[in-house]
Amino acid sequence: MSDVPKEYRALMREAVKEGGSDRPLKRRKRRVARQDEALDGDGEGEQAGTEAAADVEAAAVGVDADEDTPEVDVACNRTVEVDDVDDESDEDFDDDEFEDVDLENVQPKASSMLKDVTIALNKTPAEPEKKSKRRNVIDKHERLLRKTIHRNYLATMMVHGFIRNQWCNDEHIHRHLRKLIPVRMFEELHPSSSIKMPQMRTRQFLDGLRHLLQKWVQFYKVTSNKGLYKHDWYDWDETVTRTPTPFSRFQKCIVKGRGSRDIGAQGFVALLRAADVPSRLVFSLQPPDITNMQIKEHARSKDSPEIEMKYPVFWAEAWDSVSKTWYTIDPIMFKTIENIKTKSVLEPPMSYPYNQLNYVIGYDRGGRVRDITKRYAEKYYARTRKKRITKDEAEDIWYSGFIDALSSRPINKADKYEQEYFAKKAEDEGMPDNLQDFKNHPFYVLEKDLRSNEVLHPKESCGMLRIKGKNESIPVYKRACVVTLRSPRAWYQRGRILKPGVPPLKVRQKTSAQMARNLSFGDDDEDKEERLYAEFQTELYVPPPAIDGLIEKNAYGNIDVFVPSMIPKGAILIQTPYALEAAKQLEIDYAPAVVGFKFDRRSATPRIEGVVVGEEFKDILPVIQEQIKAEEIEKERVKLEIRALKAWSLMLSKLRIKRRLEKSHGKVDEDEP
DNA sequence: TTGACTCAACATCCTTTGCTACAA
DNA sequence: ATTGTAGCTTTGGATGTTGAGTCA
Repeated sequence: MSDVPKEYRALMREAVKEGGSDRPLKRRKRRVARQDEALDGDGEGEQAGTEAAADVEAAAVGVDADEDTPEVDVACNRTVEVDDVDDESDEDFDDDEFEDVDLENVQPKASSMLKDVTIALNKTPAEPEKKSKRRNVIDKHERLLRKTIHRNYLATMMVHGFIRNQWCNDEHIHRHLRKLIPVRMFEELHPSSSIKMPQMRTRQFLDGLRHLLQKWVQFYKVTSNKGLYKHDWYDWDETVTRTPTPFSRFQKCIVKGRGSRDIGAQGFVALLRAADVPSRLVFSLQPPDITNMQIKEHARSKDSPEIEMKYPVFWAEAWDSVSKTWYTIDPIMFKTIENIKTKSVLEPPMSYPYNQLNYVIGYDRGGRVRDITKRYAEKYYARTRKKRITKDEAEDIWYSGFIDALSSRPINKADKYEQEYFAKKAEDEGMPDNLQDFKNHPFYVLEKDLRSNEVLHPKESCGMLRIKGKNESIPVYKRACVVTLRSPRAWYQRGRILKPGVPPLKVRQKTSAQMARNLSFGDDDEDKEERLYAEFQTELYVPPPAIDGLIEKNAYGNIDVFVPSMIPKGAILIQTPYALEAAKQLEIDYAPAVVGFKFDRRSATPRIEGVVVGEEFKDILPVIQEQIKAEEIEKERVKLEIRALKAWSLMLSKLRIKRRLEKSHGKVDEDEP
């Protein structure tokens, strides 16, 4: 298990968690199982959790075994097994992968929802006008489920690509493919350093690539239309059973030059490697769209089993060390070589349903794995970014962690050049040309999209946007100029106070709730405005230091410790269960620490956790705590003993009464009335 | 075809120091 | 008795996000 990358384990853990504590599931069951739940508590839930855990563990063991096979030679076993683990991973001969796994979960729910909708729409003409628009959006649980499916898809497909990439390194395949490479072509691909002009060397390299591509186009015939493509959320086909592609079959396809599109692309990568050209296998993952929240039935699967694919999912990249450039080669669909500056022919339009370019992964010969979506997405920052699960920061950590775990070698020089390339491309992407794309754009903002607690400072526009369909232009600002504002109270909550005399950057009306609070406290209702300040207008709050163990308390006899910096100098915060008791017993000066608030009910209640005491008590307090704890335990024990004795006493007196009754009135048979 | 709007229905964020009744 | 605490009830209003639909 320890060999499993930790990101993978995190994934499993999450799966377990979701299985175990899965509120969604429980809630769905509720109507049926409510009484049960009430009766036997969370027993049901626990059981489900254990089952899920067992499943995941089994899966983990499987992967583990795979991971144990270290070398490429053994790769065949390994990969086949991983394919088996995916279970649905039909590979290139079929299409979709693990989606079937979740089918059972998704399908019923989806269809049941759908029924609701159709009833509302079809029943009577009166219906639509009654509730006008029923919202066609999935609920929270479905959203969570889709996220999990999406994440799992990414993980499985990344591993799939990883394995295929290793297969492309196979020496046996290379031996066969080398026969396709004449000496002249090999020389073109490795320009001699005697050529002085670097451009000439690059040109020669590109000629070599072109010839190699032609060779492959001649050699490899696509005999199967099957391949990976993007599915809709409801677009599953349960009936198809898939068999994994074993390495032997893969090998045969490439050596014979016949097979699916995807294997064709992989074969070309193998050819590049046979020719000793540094190259990547590139895989554009096609998970179902996580931003699609619609409730909708099978959009197309039944009607159109034969899908005409217009864009590749696998292709190749070759590294030219002279120009420090990755060249993109699509040997199957477009049969092109590209040096991508802003736009690639391989990126499908947003409206194309079967292929969306949101996650492009590159695998090089040495096993490095990189997310290279930025090269291929023309509007990466304006659009693609928002389609990716990584827009959520926590997910991004998982995602890059997963890639790092797959990637066996550290960053090299070529990666550095690529980083520069990405930075340049980000610049070249420039400003969006429409209002929508400015929403949540990482580099640019429009004034209308500012949050109510945000302000531009300094307010210097960096360009103008012409609004489409209107003869009007509005200023565009850099996202970097946006500052977040907070009330003095909110800053205090973060351990900061206003610098003296700073003016508010924004003044807004207090909400009616805030007003009501003011009135109920009898404050002046003149103060209807809330003044907001930026972080640079505040400074760190330094509480009065503790002198001789004396702690300064607030009006409630507590001390606010929202962040560690709010602990006074010369004092410490002790956050253990018996700290308060211990401080009381020691008869020293202490202050219960308010670390936050609870908003369970109408009013907020302080969350008091631990005490602040002078640091001279640092060592003595734990001793007292231990003592108190021991006393508590003893008290508990005594209580229990008393209860037991009482129970004994009760039973004994019952027995005595029974015996007396039997003595004076004879035995009673309790079964007879 | 595209995008700028508007609308409606939720989801999510921000809130930032009790009250009452009754048992012991 | 006076004190301690169980139990209450799961805020709510403003803002943000989503998809449908309309228009140019």
